[in-house]
Amino acid sequence: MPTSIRPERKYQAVVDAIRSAISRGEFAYGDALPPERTLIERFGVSRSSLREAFSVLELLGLIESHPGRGRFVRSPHAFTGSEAVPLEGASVLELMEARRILDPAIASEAARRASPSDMTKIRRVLSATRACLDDITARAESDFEFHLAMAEATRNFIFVNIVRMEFNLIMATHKQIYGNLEDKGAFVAEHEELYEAITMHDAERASSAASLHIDRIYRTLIGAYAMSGQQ
Amino acid sequence: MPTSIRPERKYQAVVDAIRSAISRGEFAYGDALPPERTLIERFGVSRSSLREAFSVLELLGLIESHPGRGRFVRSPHAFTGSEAVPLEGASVLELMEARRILDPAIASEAARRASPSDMTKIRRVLSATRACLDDITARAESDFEFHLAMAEATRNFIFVNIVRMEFNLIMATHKQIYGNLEDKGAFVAEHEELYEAITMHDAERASSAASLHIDRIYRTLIGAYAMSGQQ
DNA sequence: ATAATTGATTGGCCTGACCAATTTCACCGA
DNA sequence: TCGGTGAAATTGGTCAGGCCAATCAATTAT
Repeated sequence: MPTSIRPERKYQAVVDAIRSAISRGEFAYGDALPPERTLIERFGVSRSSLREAFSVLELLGLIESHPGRGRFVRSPHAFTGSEAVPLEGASVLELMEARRILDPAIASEAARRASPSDMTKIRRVLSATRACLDDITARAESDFEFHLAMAEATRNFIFVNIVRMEFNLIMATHKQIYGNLEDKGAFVAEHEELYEAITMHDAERASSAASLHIDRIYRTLIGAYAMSGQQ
Repeated sequence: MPTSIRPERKYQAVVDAIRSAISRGEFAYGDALPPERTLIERFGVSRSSLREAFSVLELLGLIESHPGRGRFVRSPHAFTGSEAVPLEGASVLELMEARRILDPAIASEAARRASPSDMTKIRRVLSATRACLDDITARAESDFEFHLAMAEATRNFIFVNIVRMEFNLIMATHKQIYGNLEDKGAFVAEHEELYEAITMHDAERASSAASLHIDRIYRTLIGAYAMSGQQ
């Protein structure tokens, strides 16, 4: 057995459980969640783990904390025009809307400042991606590494942190997302185009390549959510 | 005694201590820091607090962790052309460089999507700002609230998180930063221009207002660091 | 000489406990 | 009836310690 994948973190399981409880309507919008002590028992985790889960849920914009009162389920505030999107997908689409603005900016900055060693790193990640297109989790991680390498090429740790943040959220629901992204060929081709634009220091081209890449993903997800929301 | 300001968090004190130790040259670039168990004794904090400090320092791009080996001081990778900038200031400037790209994007998105209630909130923050221009800390917090309100107006939690991240880092060194920003009049005027552009849903104008705002700050800081670096 | 094993050191993760700050609310007294 | 007071419930922050996995160096076996 060559690769022992690291087991899921405890808090991540709690995040998933609470997310799905919210989307099942078990916890109503605007209502208070059960207090910490109760949830500790329910999920069988320590308080630290539970609190780490809450910090992620707060980052996701799903809950808000009020000291002395409790934690409350927030109603999501991002709307996509089409209202057939299930609430589960709302925060994913919100993320993708932000990426439509952020990713082109990062890509063009990377094209401007990438050093040769950055490029070889991106290329290495790229060829690793091709090898594991069929495993959803591996593809998600590969995608992460690609965008992370690109962010590192900007030589600005803020962009690195932004990409980390993006994929923190993506990984929380990666099966849902990548399961809906079938066109693996386009996926790799777009990454390759991005890579080429960067090697040629063509900021404009990198920006528009990133734009096309994320636009296609966005439209695909919209379609998938609308489909699943209607039937 | 009316206001008992919350005492500084433990981990923040550790962050400051390690930052200054690095900038004093006590911990050399590329070298390993003392192991966790040693630093616990040195700083007299628990392992949790120490590790929280490390997670911030990692986010700041100042150190990196290698399981089984140790934590290492990273050499900063953002360079500003002028080499007279002290290393302390390098990460601040790196942040500002990112903000030159991010803030206009957030501002224009806010102009597109702000609701009336968002605008009144921004206006309220704005008038609060005018009242406390002389206290450095209050000004920093007011600045934070303004940009946070603007990010909330985008109705996208990613942008909210980005602004939170920006000001997490700014607050860590806010005295250094705002101490160098003398022109309070320009500061308020620029925020007002930003506010007006948003109320008129003029995305272009909001974007360029944000651009001018952060550009001026960036240039001011460059000047200040160059000055202090030379004497 | 080289390969495999072992032990020590390190960071990663989790637990359960303590106290502080805040809010709510029932209770009691004027 | 009104108002204050204090107890209870809640989240926030900190702590000490335990177990695990990764790494590395020394030792041992081949």
